[in-house]
Amino acid sequence: MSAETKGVSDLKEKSESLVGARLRMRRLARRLTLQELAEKSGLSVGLLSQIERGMTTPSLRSLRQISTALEMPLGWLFEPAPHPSDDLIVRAENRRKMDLGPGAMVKELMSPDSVLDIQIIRIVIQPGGTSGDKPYNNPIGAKCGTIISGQLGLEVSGKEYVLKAGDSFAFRAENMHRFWCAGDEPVDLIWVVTPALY
Amino acid sequence: MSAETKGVSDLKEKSESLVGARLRMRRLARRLTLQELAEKSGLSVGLLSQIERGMTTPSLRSLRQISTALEMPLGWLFEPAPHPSDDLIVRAENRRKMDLGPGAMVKELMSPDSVLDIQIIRIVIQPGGTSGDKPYNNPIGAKCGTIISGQLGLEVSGKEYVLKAGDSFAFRAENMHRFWCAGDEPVDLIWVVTPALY
DNA sequence: CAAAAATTTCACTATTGCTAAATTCAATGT
DNA sequence: ACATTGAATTTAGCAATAGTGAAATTTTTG
Repeated sequence: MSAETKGVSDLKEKSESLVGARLRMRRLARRLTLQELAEKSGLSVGLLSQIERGMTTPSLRSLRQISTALEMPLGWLFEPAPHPSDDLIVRAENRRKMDLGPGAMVKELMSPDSVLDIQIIRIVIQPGGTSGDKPYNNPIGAKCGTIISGQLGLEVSGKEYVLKAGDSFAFRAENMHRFWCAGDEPVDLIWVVTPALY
Repeated sequence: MSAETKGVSDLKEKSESLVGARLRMRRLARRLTLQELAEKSGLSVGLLSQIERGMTTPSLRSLRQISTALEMPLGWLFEPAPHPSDDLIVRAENRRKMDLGPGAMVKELMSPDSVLDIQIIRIVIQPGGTSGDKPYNNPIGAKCGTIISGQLGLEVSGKEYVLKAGDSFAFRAENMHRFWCAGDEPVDLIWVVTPALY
């Protein structure tokens, strides 16, 4: 319990200094001085300095003012820290076949396990195959993809589309959606999700 | 100015109540009472109630405690609200050619503008073409892709890989990376980034 | 090197996050 | 219908610190 508490505490501290460091990175990327950011955000120079160096923790109100001034979504501040990449390649013959929900659809996971932010999947749907009769969604994130061959039917928020080879799509995952093979030959597509779902 | 200030103020208030509402949603989804969450998070029942109803704004410290207790990444609280999708399809003939940095590379944007979380790009690199001699990175996010034809050279965090048709990759964008055509014929690939960069 | 610009430090106060207890509300059992 | 229990909300108040503005220090520029 005590060791566990200690671990959590360490984690917190790292996360906090990351927010400040990211804010500074973003500010410097935009070539702003603290004074300029202070003017844009309506906060004081001293506070911004202290926040960036992790000396104080900004309220959400202040944080919003800063991220608005930096033209940056607030969520970017809370992304996981970068770590060295390994096992980032999946060879064609090493793809993992995924559990098949509806029949007439083959899904292969093309992503390594080590990356949690994005995932790439190869899907082949036989004629008549579909993700299901009912649209579904995911709580957060986004999806996109492109058609390699064949025709895909796609429904998003009640609107239906037919896509052919070379067409592409992107939508937020909260929107209700479903998809199916829209031709009389199999459709082969690349389907990408963020964050990783599988 | 006055009307503009007012608009910003309204936006802030909406965002704040969204955080609380999302926390409640998440808590109910996990079938926790306020008391149980209080115990898990080490915060008081009264505070949690007030946060969920937007009566008070939690410090980042408290917010971290709550999100840890709810087993939820902090960033989820700051996602944009879902909105109806429109213009989510890009037809093959409507792709936009992108500004070409290095020579011998063609990039086409396959994503609609309306989705900011993910972006899909078709890249064709002629033999000898490269993203540049120096690895680069992006402050946040992730990238993935797959090879349609040809061979791609990819360097991530100092490690080099050669990928052929059907192979795929994924890595966090903070890692230094560069890529090039690794064969004597053009390489054709799908490149996906989250969040959107272009 | 001097001056200007940028950042950090400092002392202090206004603000409110947060608590514990009281109250209210909702559900259940007799 | 009433009593009890559990869950959520409200209340009063204080300890902590977010945030300020000015001074000091550091860095950059010419």
